[in-house]
Amino acid sequence: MANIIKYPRPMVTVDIVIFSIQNDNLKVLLIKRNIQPYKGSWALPGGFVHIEEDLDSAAKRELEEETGVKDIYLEQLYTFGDTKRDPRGRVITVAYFALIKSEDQKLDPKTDVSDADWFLAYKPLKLAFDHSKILDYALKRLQWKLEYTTVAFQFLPKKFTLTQLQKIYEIILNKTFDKRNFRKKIISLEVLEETGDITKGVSHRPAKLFQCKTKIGEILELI
Amino acid sequence: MANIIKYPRPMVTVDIVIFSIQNDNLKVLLIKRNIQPYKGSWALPGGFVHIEEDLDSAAKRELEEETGVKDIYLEQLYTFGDTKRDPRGRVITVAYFALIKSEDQKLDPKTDVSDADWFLAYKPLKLAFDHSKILDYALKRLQWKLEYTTVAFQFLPKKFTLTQLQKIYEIILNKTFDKRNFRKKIISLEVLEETGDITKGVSHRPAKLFQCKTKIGEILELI
DNA sequence: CCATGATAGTGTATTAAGTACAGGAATTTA
DNA sequence: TAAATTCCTGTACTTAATACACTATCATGG
Repeated sequence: MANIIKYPRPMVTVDIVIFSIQNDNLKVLLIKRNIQPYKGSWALPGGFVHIEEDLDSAAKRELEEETGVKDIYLEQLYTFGDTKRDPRGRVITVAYFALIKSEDQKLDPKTDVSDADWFLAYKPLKLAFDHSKILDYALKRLQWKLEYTTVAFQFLPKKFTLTQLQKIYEIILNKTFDKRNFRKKIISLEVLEETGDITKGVSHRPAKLFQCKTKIGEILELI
Repeated sequence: MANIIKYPRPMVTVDIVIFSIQNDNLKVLLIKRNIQPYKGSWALPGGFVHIEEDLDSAAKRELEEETGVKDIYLEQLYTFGDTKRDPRGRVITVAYFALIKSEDQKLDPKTDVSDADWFLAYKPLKLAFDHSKILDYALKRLQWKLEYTTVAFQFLPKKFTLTQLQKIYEIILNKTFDKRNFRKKIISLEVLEETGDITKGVSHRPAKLFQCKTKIGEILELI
């Protein structure tokens, strides 16, 4: 390990794949670039890591800048560092993925880019840089997380019904589940508890509202 | 996204957690630092990412420089980027982990550092920088991989016995398995095939030699 | 050449988990 | 009070996981 100063340094960014469920669809937040390169293209929100800023902090900051939301589920996804991924030069990006609750949807991104919008995550899109690849990777990770962890709660408000939860699974994994088996499975995980509350103002039998037993995070971070 | 040139740039390194099984122990390859900081401390092998070099290539290059082995299992682990992780300044490191075959053990690292050696991976060690944290992370990932993928073959030569394979699992997961159930499970995965060969020169009943059916990699990369 | 030592190799019964499947209960509205 | 709507639950069947013990094959040494 020779003198470290002599190496030309790459630029480092964070990009964030922000998922949400809206109108029974999995959506991803994209921004429209108003500068070159890829001016006019849609891209993942993100930006440069400040020199005095931890990576996670950078991701949190960018997320809050782009969407106004904080204190949500955010995890590092993968680092993409091919030499030719950015025409401006060597840019290594640490990708994160974030899940935001349906109730936070309205919070329109207040960002300095020209436009921002939610897109169907499963509809193939031409994105700037290698962002399509990053999105694909995030979708795989999301599906995997859903099958092997309890990350789905992140999409829902504090209190939710089992039918709402099942819907999340069905949307993301793109298949249906038998209601009885789904409930049996979820209950057997012993991560939920009844709140005693029920849904109000529905013109049918009201549903029980559940909530997560434990602080979210511990079960999820392991892999 | 303002003018990119104005940002001070961090340094970017790759560090590699190289595991191997030796004498029925899980070992990790460490190098002894002969420059400041942490002069005299043991650390993970690694080095700076060249400006015209993909991340994966950098990891492969460092691995080959340190151990002489190539064409082995190598995967990105996690990116560690806390501001204070390196006293020399802002250094973001992309950690990889690699599994090398027992038969390649002898290949002593021919590196430009003062010393290199294999250490018991499960024995807590004080390492330079945040390398203990990286090692812990790699151990978790390795254990997880073993349970949910077929990565264990990476530690073994092309042809191997089921007992050898079981031993790998027992060493890494630190528990024993019932021989019959283990074999039943492995066979049911349908990833192995008999070679027709058997072990030679053993003073007991010879064992059948198996090999992986498919090119390694596809099953493993998904998560 | 036969007895010993050492590891290889195999099967069955039990338990737990996953899957398939249908009808009654609670509420609002007309 | 009947209709519409969604909530809620249990049982039989299949598949996977676990617990457990003996015979087979080879090299070696007397």
